[in-house]
Amino acid sequence: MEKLGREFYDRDTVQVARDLLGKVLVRVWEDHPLAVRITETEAYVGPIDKACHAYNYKRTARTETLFAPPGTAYIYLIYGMYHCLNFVTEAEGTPCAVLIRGGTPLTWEDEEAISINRFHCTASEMSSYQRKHFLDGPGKLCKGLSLDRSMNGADLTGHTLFVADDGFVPETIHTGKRIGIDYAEEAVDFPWRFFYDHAIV
DNA sequence: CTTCAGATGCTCT
DNA sequence: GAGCATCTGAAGA
Repeated sequence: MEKLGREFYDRDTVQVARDLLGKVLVRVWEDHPLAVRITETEAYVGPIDKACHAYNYKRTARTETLFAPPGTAYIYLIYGMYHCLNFVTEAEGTPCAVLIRGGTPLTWEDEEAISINRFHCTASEMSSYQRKHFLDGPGKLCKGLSLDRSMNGADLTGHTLFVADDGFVPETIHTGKRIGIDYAEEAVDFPWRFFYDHAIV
């Protein structure tokens, strides 16, 4: 598996969002790698996108991370109890990012470790509902990988949180409107959500 | 399968 | 003080 370098993120955000589908997200946690294949993403393009926290280059304490170099992790708290993982894209100072909305464990060992993080039970003890909806949301993904704001600003070219390419290519990529951004006026219709059908592990 | 309420705390005005 | 790039469990169809 080849780790993606900064040049991967230093590109058009919508293109990066598409290209991230099928890639392997690795989070090293307690000296142990957890790996999931990315199945769903959304693009947020600050300069023109009212759904983006840094719309029109809005700079606040929270959005500061979005102005970091491409290949930086942007992680924030939402609804008081969940976290969302993003990857900063495009040139430094251009506040854009890709939200990682879903994934699926790469191996059985990954599923075991993630199910403990999420449900405090082993994979075989999960309900069928839990299994079917294992990592199909940004908050679930962060909980499963034990990611929170302490990892905000992490460098994706480092060794604790990164994305790798193992050659897997999704068959059919679907496109749609982004989720949960009803406040974003004309941007609610931008087709910047990407996902593909994947087998339930 | 579907809807629905409630949780919970940070961020920005 | 209002709102939020969400999730869960319970209840109904």
